[in-house]
Amino acid sequence: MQVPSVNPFAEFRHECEAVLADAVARALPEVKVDTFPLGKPSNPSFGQLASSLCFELAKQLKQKPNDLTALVVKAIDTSRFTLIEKVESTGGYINFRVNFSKFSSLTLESIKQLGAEYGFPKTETPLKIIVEHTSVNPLHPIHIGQARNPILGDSLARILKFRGHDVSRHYYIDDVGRQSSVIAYGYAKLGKPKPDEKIDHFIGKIYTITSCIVELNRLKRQLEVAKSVSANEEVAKLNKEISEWTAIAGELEEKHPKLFAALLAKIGEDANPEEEINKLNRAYEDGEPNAKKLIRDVSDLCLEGFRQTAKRVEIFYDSWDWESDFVWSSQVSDVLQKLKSTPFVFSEGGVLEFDADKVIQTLGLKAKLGLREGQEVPPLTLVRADGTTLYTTRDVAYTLWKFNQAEKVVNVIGMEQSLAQLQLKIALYALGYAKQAESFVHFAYNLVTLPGYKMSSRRGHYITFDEVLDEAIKRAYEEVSKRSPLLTEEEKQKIASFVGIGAVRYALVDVDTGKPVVFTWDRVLNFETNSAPYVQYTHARACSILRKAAKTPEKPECKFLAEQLEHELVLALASFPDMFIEAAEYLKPNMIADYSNALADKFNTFYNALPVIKADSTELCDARLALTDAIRTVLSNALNLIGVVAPEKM
RNA sequence: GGGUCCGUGGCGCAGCACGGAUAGCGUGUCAGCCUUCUAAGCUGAAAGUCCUGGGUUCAAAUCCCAGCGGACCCGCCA
Repeated sequence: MQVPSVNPFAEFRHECEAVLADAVARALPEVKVDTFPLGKPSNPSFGQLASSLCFELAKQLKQKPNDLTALVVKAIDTSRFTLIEKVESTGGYINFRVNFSKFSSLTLESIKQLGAEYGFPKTETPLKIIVEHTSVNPLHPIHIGQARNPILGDSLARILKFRGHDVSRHYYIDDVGRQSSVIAYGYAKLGKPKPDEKIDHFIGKIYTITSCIVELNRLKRQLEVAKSVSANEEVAKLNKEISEWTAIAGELEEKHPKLFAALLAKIGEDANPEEEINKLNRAYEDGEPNAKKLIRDVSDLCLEGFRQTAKRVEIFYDSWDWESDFVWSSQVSDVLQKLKSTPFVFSEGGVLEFDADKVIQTLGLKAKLGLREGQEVPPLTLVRADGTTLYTTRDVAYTLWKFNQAEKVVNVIGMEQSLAQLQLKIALYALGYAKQAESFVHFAYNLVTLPGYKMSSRRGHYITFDEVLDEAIKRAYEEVSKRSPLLTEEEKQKIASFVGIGAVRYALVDVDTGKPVVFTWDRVLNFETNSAPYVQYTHARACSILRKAAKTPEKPECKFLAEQLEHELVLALASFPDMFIEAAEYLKPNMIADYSNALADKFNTFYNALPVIKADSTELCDARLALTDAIRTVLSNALNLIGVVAPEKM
């Protein structure tokens, strides 16, 4: 046993494993057991760890589990006990009790010595990992439907970093799509105006209005053609679409009359705006200098807005990767050449297709990719008839570039792109990059939706992330003013800021990534139990006690921590490292939020039930102060993993 | 039609990867607790066919199969 220990509970577990293995070997020499799994019993009266080993052995040996546990427990060598207090058998289980006096000292002493480093056992195989996240197209502000991405991505990056990996956070800028040309076209038509608001919000308006006007223009021209050839069904369909877009145009005109009028007039100068946009798009892909400057400038402006938003929630990026760079350099065409030389690419009507299913068959990847027997993966179009590439094709080049500088790639991308991400992975296999394919992770998450309507950036139907943050801070301010009226104005504002932002981060990281989040203000801006403010408040409360006590006991005697509540707290603190390892290995950031809430819960119960400063004896007071200090440290360490501020006062 | 994910008290969720002892938590409802360390807190009560049906197992919310319900995907969009 080492002091300090990065993982006190693991020390106990290892001791139990060794003691159990030894006892089984002596009590039942005829059986061979490889692993001795230990689980946490549902009820603390059964001890801190339990083994159900004898249920399995019972069948093998044709004996009752109870008889076997009795034999094993009898053979246990108590002289090996360090952290174990007692081993007993109940109902077929072998239950291990920890010696709390020693275990509490080990845990509290470790936390005290390691401080901000406590709870983060380093991986034995540190990797260079690229976490790609956010990657919102620079066309409009980040909206709440997209905000779950940076929150999850940033939390993952923090967790992996603390696990000992070399993590780099990348933002992939998709500037090659047609949409980038739409916004650039509208912005240029307006004469590159100076914004009178946050730049990405301004860009977003221009994009939505331009896109709407161009779409209507296109539909109307199509309608003329359809009418001239009397394609009645087509006419009806177009009329329907036109009326939908006309309604959107009406909304936009009402909301932004000046901007709308200006764009309508300017775009009206072009006979065929759609063709202008396509021209711009082609020129950009070809790297024509004017197109390059225009689109890069507009994108840069929008990205500046994103950087400001990200900064508000303490999110930063190590690398901004432009998709266009991969097109202009030969990286995309090189990958295409390589793909073409494999037997998995075929041409159909001038279009290049990638036969993902054939790769699976040929290389026998079915099991590796977790696919079912009869499951087929549809082909992926690599190149259009006009010779231009598609998004996923370019993403293959980008992914290979990432693997040039990292051993593992984690893509934080919505689950709606699961198929494309799978095809990308298969393409890596097809190109002979099996090792990379295996280290390629699509971290999928479900969408954030608004009750009532579908969010659509093209239609301008969205709540921006900035608005959510503003509202969160506003509500937090009201809350602080109500609860702590004596604070100075400056303090209130500071608290409102980290409480509001913490609440949003917590709410978006808390739910299992497989489940959709329906956005409601009440849900996201929760200041009660199971929220960042609750955990933050608990942390501040612990700090307050330590401040008031005005002493840090040198040598607290942990044997005085004899209450059940105190034992549970020590166990929770000691289990933090195990939880962290699991969250890091299985990429489950929501575990961190759950843990911090559970620890806060236990501490608040303790706080209400047992006095710290006014404890019955100085020894007890010292021990409880040490416990409180350890809780403060662990809450802070946990919150840090999900990017939430742990305040000393609120 | 095919695929992926999800289904747990009224509502919102955890637990499921690795099966184990009375299924946790929050909210809402009801009843209480601030001359005492921060009430953004705490205590107690009522509230559950863990979607349904099979199967595997000494043991299933957890694994397998089928079905039902919901979201998303199956584009020469990104």
